[in-house]
Amino acid sequence: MFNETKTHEITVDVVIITIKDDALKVLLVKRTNEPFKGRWAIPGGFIRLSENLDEAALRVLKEKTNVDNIYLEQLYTFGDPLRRTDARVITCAYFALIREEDVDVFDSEDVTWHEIYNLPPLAFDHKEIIEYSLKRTRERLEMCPVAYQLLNEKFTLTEMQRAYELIMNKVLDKRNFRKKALASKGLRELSEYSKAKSKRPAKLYTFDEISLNSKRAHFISNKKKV
Amino acid sequence: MFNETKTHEITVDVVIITIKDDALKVLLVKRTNEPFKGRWAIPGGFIRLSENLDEAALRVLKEKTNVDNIYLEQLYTFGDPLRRTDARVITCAYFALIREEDVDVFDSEDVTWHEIYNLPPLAFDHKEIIEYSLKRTRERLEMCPVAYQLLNEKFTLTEMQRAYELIMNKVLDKRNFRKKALASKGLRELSEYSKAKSKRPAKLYTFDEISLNSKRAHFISNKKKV
DNA sequence: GCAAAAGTGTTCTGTCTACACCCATGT
DNA sequence: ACATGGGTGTAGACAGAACACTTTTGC
Repeated sequence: MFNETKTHEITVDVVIITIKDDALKVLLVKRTNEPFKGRWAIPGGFIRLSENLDEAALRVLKEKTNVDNIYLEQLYTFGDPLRRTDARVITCAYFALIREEDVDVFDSEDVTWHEIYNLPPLAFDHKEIIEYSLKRTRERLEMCPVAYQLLNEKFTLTEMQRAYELIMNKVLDKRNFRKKALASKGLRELSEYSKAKSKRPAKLYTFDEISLNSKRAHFISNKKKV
Repeated sequence: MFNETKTHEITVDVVIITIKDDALKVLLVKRTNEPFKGRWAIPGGFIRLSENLDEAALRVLKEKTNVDNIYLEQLYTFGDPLRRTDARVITCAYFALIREEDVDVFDSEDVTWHEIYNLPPLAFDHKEIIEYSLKRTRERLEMCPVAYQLLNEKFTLTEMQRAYELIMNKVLDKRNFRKKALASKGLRELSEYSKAKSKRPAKLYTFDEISLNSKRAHFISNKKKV
């Protein structure tokens, strides 16, 4: 089927996840070339010889969103010979959790956010890759409060709970959630309150600790932490 | 440093773990070429264009051990440009848990077992890869009783406990261990007993369930299960 | 005063930990 | 009869799940 002497190509693909308009979304790009021309796909690119895999993933991420303060983790490497019809391409998939407020949006007709629970038809095996990202994000969330990566720097516990609910895709009990959230290492209560209309203001919190104890998480920050 | 137009090479490396002589061991091969000629390394090989990553890992595994009833899982992909001094090689690392009794040993001066807690100097980043395999194995063990993959088909609870202790690298409480082990789904009590000398015979157990609920575990079995 | 979301505790249940003695066997 | 490992139960601590009402604000 393939010529055994032909070489493989290797790419990184990055599943970029955020919360926007009260929904969990992934950034997709519309393919401009065959195969799957016109279909939505996860952003990706070839790995340069001088960069490591994390750097390649970061570069792809930055090209699309201009963020550089993010949670980025290698997900899995997909290498089925039939995953692409045009060539033998092995892809090292990453996933990133970003704050919408940090994104320098290049949102356009060809690069835009899609609801993760309501995806359009995707190119290649990208649906599988996104589903696996979601699974992994849930696993991480059970270990440590990574969800704050999706929230603004200052957030209310209700916003945090909503992030959990969107990721876990189920409703959570408010009292139990707050008890657990307040016990998270790194969470700091501020003396500020949200200003909302027609309701009681909510206390704001922030996260100090960067040290998520997830293994092999690649976390890059240039923001000064309080 | 590297010519950006030159292509990458991609390999699979397989950390093969077993229990032998009451120690946790990995199979290493002695390198016959530069760089690191004469040093120990994890077995690996290039990925063929017609095979997927799991198949490539299985092939490497079978070349060294002739086993085909194993727990095999993709671990992580290592792609630092400096991980090899000779070329840019990205490697997709796997780890396998095998039973010593299943191995068709090619144990020789150049291919042999080494204690995982007492490794010789290794080529490239292979020490890091082995350490990560161990970490992942421990995580799996906390989720499901994968340790039976290292045991003979029929085993005593003491043997199972010993496997856990070797992997976790700490002693466990006998009563607590047995309580938890007996609650494992898939564990079946046999009506046979171990025959040992000068001590009370121990009841033998076996595992029926193959369905380890670890994600993306690639499990291949051609052995008929009872 | 009402709508809308913020905030707050207790009980129950299951799981993990620590811990010490008797039993069955071969010699 | 003794050495060797096999086998057993209970109490305390802790974590997760279920569950309903009061408070603060803007309008």
